[in-house]
Amino acid sequence: MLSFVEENYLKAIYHLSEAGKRSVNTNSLAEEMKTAPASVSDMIKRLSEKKMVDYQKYRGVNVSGKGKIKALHVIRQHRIWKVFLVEKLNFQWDQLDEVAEQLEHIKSPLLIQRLDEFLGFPKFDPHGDPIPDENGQLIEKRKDPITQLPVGTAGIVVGVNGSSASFLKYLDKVGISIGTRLQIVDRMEFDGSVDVTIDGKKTITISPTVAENILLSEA
Amino acid sequence: MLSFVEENYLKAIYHLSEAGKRSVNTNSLAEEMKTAPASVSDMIKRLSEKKMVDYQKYRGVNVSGKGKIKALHVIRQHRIWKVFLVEKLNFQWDQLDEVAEQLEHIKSPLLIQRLDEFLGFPKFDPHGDPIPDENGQLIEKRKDPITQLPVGTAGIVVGVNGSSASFLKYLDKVGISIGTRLQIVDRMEFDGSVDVTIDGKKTITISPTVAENILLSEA
DNA sequence: AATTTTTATTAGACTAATCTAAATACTATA
DNA sequence: TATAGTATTTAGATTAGTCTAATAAAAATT
Ligand SMILES: [Mn+2]
Ligand SMILES: [Mn+2]
Ligand SMILES: [Mn+2]
Ligand SMILES: [Mn+2]
Repeated sequence: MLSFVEENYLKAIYHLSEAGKRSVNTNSLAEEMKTAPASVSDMIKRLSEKKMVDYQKYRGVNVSGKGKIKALHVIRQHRIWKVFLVEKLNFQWDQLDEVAEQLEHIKSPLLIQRLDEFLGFPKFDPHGDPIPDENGQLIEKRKDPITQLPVGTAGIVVGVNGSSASFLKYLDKVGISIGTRLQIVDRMEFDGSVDVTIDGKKTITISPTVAENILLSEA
Repeated sequence: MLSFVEENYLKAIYHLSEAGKRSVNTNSLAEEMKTAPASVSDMIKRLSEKKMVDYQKYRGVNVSGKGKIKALHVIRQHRIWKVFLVEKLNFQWDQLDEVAEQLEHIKSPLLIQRLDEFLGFPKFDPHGDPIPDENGQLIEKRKDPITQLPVGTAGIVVGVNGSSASFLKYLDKVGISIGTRLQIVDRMEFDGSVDVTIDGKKTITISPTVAENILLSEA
């Protein structure tokens, strides 16, 4: 059984390696975990002994087969808890992570199974990220920033880049959240501002920066 | 901030001291915590330095003012989570504690406040134990085993003694759970068996042992 | 190709939480 | 009230996870 700390490292390695595609160097992991590089070296050695990561000194680290499954398991729990916090307890987006970081480590297969059921087997979390199934399978869905879609396109908001409190507050104010349907009705040539219709009702103009950070998925 | 382990010790001291009424000796605490007495001595010293317990060597330990509030805070979270597990996720009574022991340590005042609200501000947990409020205030309610109540009495099931799986299964089968209304309609002199009416509907006979372990509170 | 800079690992120390074994204090009983 | 027995504390070790400082390897620059 892995400790909370080991689970957090494994998750960080998984994310930094972009789902296992490339290996992760010690310093970036140290930055991510907010620890000293020396601590990372120690921990990698331990995870390596437990066959959770593939590691060669000075060559970087990556999740092993076992480690990837474990990481996806933690990610699954993290995202399911987020759905719960938003859907049932009305949490704001910026209050989610602190709590989900703790809840993701609760050890009880029954708990997460029942919670998943209680929430109606959600496929995406409130940030639009896909929830792995019990076996670690991910349904990947195309997510494009509004800036990269042509005028006329309609889609569902499935995520946002970044999570600054002020940005999220702005989205709340104009009535955009995960699940909102947006249609791109115009794009201004001179600065890239975009007119979008929200849920078929009102139309607003968003700045290019905002457009760049809202992710749509084919409706 | 206290660690999980410190919180568990504090809760155990609170319980074993019967809410702070008498001091607790090292061995009983060691038994409760399933650790060596030496480990208990170490931990007590630490909690004492943090002013969470009152302690004099060889004289036993008890919760301090601060410690009692902290213990009640953890107990509050434990019991609120139990309500959630039973009411929302349909957990069985015997599956509760393992998970609630973990969930009670999640650090987020907002989480427990919202959860409490989501559950409709419950006053008792599924075992019939009262839930302390945010300030650690407890509403104590008389709980009497059926054996000690006269024929004619009606009341709500607010708890059970013990929690053997087979006993709980029996209660499920006959349709008795927390919140069920029972009326005592007869008591057999020769063996103490009791006839009770369940929720005003059917009447069944329960053995003296069962009667002894079901706790009623004035309706 | 040699040198400098960056990155990563080891050395050694610290705290929390645990253990076993040894020492000490309290309690009960003769 | 001395002694035996029990309860409790201390001594000393261990493991997880962390740190700083020192060393070593790899990469980048001259
Ligand atoms: Mn976490
Ligand atoms: Mn010690
Ligand atoms: Mn606990
Ligand atoms: Mn080391």
